[in-house]
Amino acid sequence: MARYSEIKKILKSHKLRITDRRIDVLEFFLREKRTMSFKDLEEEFKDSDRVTLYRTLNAFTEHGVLHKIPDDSGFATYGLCHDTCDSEDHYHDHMHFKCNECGNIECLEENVPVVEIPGYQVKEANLILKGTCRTCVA
Amino acid sequence: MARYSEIKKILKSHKLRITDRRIDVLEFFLREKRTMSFKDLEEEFKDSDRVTLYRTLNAFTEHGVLHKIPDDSGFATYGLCHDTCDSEDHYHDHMHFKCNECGNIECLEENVPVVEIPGYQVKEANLILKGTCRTCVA
DNA sequence: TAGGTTTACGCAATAGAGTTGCAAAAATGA
DNA sequence: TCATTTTTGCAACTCTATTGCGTAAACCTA
Repeated sequence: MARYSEIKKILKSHKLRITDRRIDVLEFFLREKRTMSFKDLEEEFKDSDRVTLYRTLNAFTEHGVLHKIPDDSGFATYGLCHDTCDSEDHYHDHMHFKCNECGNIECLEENVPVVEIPGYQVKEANLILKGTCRTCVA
Repeated sequence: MARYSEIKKILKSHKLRITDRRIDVLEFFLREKRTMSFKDLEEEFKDSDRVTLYRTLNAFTEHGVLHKIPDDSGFATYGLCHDTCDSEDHYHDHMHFKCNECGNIECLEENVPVVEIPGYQVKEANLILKGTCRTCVA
């Protein structure tokens, strides 16, 4: 598991209190290195309370540890933010790929191409691609 | 209102039965020329049944009349599809702008820049921009 | 490191979006 | 017009997520 001191540092730098639950959840994200639906987390933390899990995810999202990935399925999915996010500056230009076969959502490394619209202030950009992922194509 | 014959033609070409509800809803979208949340529609069609409204929107979405705009708020928003969409071929590369001030979602005319990922089949692309819209900036 | 303050946790209850089943009504096609 | 298929409207329900509140844990300061 990612070193306890490291996880603690991440929580502190995002102005979050250090609790057992938060350590567990953050460690899980760091270890799995993939996006996670609420279901995934509920399954991993069976013994934990659902409400606490929701509150943990909300706190992480508000403080720039995780980002919520918009999805028309109505199931929230979460991914780790870039290192540059913190509780004040929480800018996203993530690109995500959702596989229609397996349902997994991946964070892609590339940034979203910059789009300028006259008269508008663009603060955040989310590109969601859908189709069939590498694993399911094969 | 958009001519009855025109609305009828649109429904027919998308293989949808012509009913009073569908005519009303489609006419509303054509007249307003903007995206609409379920709430907007519920308000416009107060006397109508919620379930029917949901089913109408689902039918329109499945047959390529409307597209559902993913949004992390958990509130579905719908917009008219391009003319090229039909019940078989329902490809989207819409670009949307959501204003953090007024909450409105606009469909932008430009298409999403094409993104290729080696090993993946990309079938749909949704770019969601967030910030402050022209009206709220002023 | 003790004591006071703030924040998180866990439980129960609640809110709200969206769906399902079913019988009656309407649309379609011959 | 008649038979078939689809839609509508009502009630009940499912499921995700939130709120209230008392207790427990974390934090801060002296």
